[in-house]
Amino acid sequence: MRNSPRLTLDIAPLDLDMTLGCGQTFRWEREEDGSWTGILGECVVCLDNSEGPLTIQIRHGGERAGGMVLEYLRGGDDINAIQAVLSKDPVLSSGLARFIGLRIVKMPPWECIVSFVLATNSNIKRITRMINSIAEGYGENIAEGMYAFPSVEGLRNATIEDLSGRGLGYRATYLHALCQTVDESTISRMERMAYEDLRNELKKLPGIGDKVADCISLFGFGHLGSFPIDVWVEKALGRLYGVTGSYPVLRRFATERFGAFAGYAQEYLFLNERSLAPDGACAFS
DNA sequence: GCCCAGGAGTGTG
DNA sequence: CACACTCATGGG
Repeated sequence: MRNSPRLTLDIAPLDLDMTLGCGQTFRWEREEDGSWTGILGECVVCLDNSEGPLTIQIRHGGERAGGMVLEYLRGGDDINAIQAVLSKDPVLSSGLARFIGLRIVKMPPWECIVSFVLATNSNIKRITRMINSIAEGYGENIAEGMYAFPSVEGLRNATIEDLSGRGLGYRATYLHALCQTVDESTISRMERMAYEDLRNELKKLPGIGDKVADCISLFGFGHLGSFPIDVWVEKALGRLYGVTGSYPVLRRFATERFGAFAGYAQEYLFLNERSLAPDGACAFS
């Protein structure tokens, strides 16, 4: 794309493959040259830091894309300081170096809510297909083949039948109910809430239980103390810490053990455990 | 064909 | 509180 405006941002350390490809966000696409193309609001950007600094090629949307990338990648997080805190845990300390450059993302809240409601009992490849399908069906066409994530209002008119036709399975019912329950003011009110209150509020919504509420708190609202527990993290806690039990039990353990940066600890444990799987869906073991 | 997937909702003991 | 069961469907 000739003459696309470029920006450079100082975000380091940053590993785009881990950060954008690990399953905390679902719409980024890795190009042949190792760059990553994605959609932020109504901007289309291509990120590349293979030469050193992070360059942002703005394919659509203008200069504001720079600030959106900075927020999305949580450029303000001091990763080294966070790892220094977590390294006091003897189990984590030896393996943290492997995950330098992994950054927790800060997705737009509504996109994050929908994404993780759809993510229940599914897999990353299918989640990606589901999300891209509803974007094509209900999102604004902002560039050739690129669709913005649909707004609450944009999705509200979708029938359960059409959502089912997009491969959502029984999640179509959840998403439909969710769109009738939530509006933009609900979201903006949630952005002002403390983590525990937000979590309780999210769990009142259809299709959101303990795990999804914690994913949304972490990846959509930026609460780094949140610790989502899926099957991989549950395995990791049992294998590495000898801890088993219900969600509340495991969550309490993690909160006391990992503190304010439990979300980062969770992502390290998640990626490490998943990379041990026989059919290793993880490309960076 | 089988088992699994970044689980939630509901009913029962 | 803990389980057990169901939900719909693509991926490996």
